Amino acid sequence: MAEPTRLAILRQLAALPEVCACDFTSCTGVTQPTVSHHLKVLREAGWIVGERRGTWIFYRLAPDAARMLGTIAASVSPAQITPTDPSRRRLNVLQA
Amino acid sequence: MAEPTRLAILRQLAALPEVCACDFTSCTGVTQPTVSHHLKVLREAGWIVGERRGTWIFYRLAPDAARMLGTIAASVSPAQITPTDPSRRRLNVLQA
DNA sequence: CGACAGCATTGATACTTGTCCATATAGAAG
DNA sequence: CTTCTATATGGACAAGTATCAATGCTGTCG
Repeated sequence: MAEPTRLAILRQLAALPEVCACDFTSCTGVTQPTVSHHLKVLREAGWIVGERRGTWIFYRLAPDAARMLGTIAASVSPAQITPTDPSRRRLNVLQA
Repeated sequence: MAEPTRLAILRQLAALPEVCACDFTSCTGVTQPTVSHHLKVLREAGWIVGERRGTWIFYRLAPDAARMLGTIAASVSPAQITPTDPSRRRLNVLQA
């Protein structure tokens, strides 16, 4: 998802409840096949979901996109120790 | 930062208070020049900070790495409306 | 059925970049 | 100053991929 065009798509979806596929060409500045390609990537990665209504396909953020992002964020954030769990205190002094 | 080798570096730094540059070659599986290259990228992007002590350079997560991540996460997360600010309610119905 | 519009796919191309080897620089120690 | 170790840099190569033009597919509407 860390790619300019895909970020533009995700940010558009973050601002609006749902977006028609044909609208992404204008907000990304790339052609329709390229948009289709990125939508496929994001769809298969589980970031977005598409729903066909007639000729159009409306996309929205996947229900647990925020949770996925949180999981990734946690893996690269300093370990936080829950004060109610003193047994894990040693994790913080893991000095190799 | 979304790149396997760089993620491995960041995760190592998330688990340990500080890591010597020479230790990243083993935990990433790439050669020393490659590690040096990625450290430079992460340093210039503001994710990590390095401190030279003698011959070694010790790296740690930048103080506001977590905040940077939060900012990015927020930009691709569904807009949340603060219940105490009804004037912004219209943002949620921005249907193009 | 035929025409049209939205979306997907294919093939080709060019650009990006992660990786390595070789080498240069910086600091410490003898 | 010389030597050794740690890190940085330069160049080259290959893999990945973002992009587009052309085309195919799938719905909708006369």
